[in-house]
Amino acid sequence: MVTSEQVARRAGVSQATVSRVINGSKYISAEVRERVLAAINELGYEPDMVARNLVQRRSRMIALNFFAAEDELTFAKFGRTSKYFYLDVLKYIEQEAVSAGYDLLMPFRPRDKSPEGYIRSLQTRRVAGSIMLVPSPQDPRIQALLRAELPTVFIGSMIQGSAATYVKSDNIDSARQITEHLLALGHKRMAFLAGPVTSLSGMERMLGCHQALAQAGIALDTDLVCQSGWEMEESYKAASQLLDKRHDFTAVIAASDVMAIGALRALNEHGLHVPEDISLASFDGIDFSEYTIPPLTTMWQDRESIGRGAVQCLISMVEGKGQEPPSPLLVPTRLVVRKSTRSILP
Amino acid sequence: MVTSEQVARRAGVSQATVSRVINGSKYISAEVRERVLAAINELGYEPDMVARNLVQRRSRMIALNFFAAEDELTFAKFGRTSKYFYLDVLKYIEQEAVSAGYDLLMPFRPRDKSPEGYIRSLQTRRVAGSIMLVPSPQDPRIQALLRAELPTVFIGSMIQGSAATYVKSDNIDSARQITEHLLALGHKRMAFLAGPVTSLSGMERMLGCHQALAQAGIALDTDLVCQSGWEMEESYKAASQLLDKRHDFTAVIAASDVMAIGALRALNEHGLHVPEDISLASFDGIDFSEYTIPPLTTMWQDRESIGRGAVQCLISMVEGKGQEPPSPLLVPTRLVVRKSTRSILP
DNA sequence: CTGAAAGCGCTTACAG
DNA sequence: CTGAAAGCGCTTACAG
Repeated sequence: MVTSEQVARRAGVSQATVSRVINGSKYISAEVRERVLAAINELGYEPDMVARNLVQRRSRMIALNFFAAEDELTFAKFGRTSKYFYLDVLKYIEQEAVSAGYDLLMPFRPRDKSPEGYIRSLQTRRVAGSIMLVPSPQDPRIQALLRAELPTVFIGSMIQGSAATYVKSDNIDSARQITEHLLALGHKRMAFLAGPVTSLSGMERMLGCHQALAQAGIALDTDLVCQSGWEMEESYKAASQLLDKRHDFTAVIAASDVMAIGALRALNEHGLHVPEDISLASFDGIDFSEYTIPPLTTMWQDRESIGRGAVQCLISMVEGKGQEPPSPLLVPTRLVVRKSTRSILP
Repeated sequence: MVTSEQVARRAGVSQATVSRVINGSKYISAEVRERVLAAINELGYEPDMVARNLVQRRSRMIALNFFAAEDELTFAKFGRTSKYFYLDVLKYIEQEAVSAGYDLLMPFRPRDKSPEGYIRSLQTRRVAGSIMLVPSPQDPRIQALLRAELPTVFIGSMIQGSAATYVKSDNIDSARQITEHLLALGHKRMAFLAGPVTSLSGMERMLGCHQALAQAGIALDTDLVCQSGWEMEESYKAASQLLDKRHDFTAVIAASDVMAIGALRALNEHGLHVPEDISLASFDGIDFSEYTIPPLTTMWQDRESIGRGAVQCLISMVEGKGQEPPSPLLVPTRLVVRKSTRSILP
């Protein structure tokens, strides 16, 4: 590999000057810059990132993590149907990171399993900052991260610190909108396939539904609220159990599209047609939601704003050192009406 | 951050000795090792990866790439329905990499856009090797990669080199199996939703079907072979067009589950029921294939063997330097019979 | 505006 | 078995 020393020799300047040209220092005469640039091109020089990171004490890598339970890896999570939504977010994270000149690093198993060990493993890799996808708030690594003041953006979690902020969808408003949509279609008795109680977005969505119903003067029948995990299979089971007992409701709101797909199967097996017998609505707007039979009415989440926003927040913390972290980003959602909900007004 | 010098001072030894203990050299007395280990624990020392990479001239990072068209990023691809299958592969890649002590690096935009620039960007990051997911064979970066002899494993592509090998499913056998399954159920007139002609796995699957039919003495009706892209929407359109013209067949084989989901929607819109009117089978075995209505009969691909195999091949090249690259891995698939195919025998 | 020198935190021959 | 020294390829004060 070509080194800066070789470039320097060829251009007849010092290594320091090559470095200045590469890093766009303005204290360089046009003539010298020209010569150095020519040498760089002729030799096909590319600065060694590792050496640069060592001396600059910081790399241009952003660590990406997606943990809840310990020891879980990042991609292991994406394989799950319940995390399918985050792929799109990741896509925009990547785009934004790359165009800002940052790489993405997927973690690694630290030799030391303690929260501090995790932080150190990030530090020894000199990551510029990290983006955490829907961490559970009680994860001990979060506190360690905040304490170490490693710049971090949390997605889907409301955690802040002196070098940390968060980005998430406005779930409460989102749930209000979908409930109002159903109310407008004449639905009064609704069942809920809610996410786990430990989940922030699950609870926010439930809350939003609650608020919209309350405003319409309708009380929520707690018997019609089923707690379920985020996986397709879990919601399938939860919906099946509910349907075994009763189906005296005209609509179901599922906490995610994936959960709705599970519910759809359960409804089908109980001989119930959507939307003729029961309306079904959900959240996220993943690709598959358009290809179910019938296509799902859903609250679309703005992955692009979430993903790009997270990277922008992070970079502003990394590069604008010493300042306050940017304020949290609350991203609006959008109602997409398809075939799974219908009016039951006379 | 704690440095090896501090550890050395505390343990009353030289930096070199600390390094030897960390790297498990055997020329160390038990007594000294003990003292150094104690100092490491007391100080919470973790060696600086960047400094280590600089002197060792190689990092423990594996670059992951998933490119076809230029300028496409890795996650941008995963967001597509057609790539959903690879998430599971990635999950095992990650597991295997992490347990071998390697990190995963997602690329980056090289400043120099030429194929050589791409390689240099890998080299300046000191990546140990790279894993390429289904690259299109004509991508110029592939040749550059082979020329540079950067250890590489190609997944889903048959590319070999002095430091490169590949891992893929046995698609031809897979297609033979699914066709024989349909033949055994009495189906003789089958339609095919084939992948793009430019796709290796698409063509292999078509070929396998061809072979199985030929063996049964059945000629393939070229009018019943529809070329389509891998996306759900593309196969939906292709299937719709076919169905507009005719439906004098009893079964459809789609080149992937995602394509089958698109076809299912088209069949549904044409008032055709699966499997009563038409049987439907496909490839991959993604999670969603179990939740369509009806659940799909599919050729399940062994993501674990593919993912872990790829990493093992790569690491054996990286660490066992100078030897021949490991021979390619052809991974068998498995028929999973569900509700979308049925017997039409009298 | 430019160069000589020090230094980032390790590992690795080279001696002993 | 252990240490002193050199060096990995850059960047960054410090002079000039």
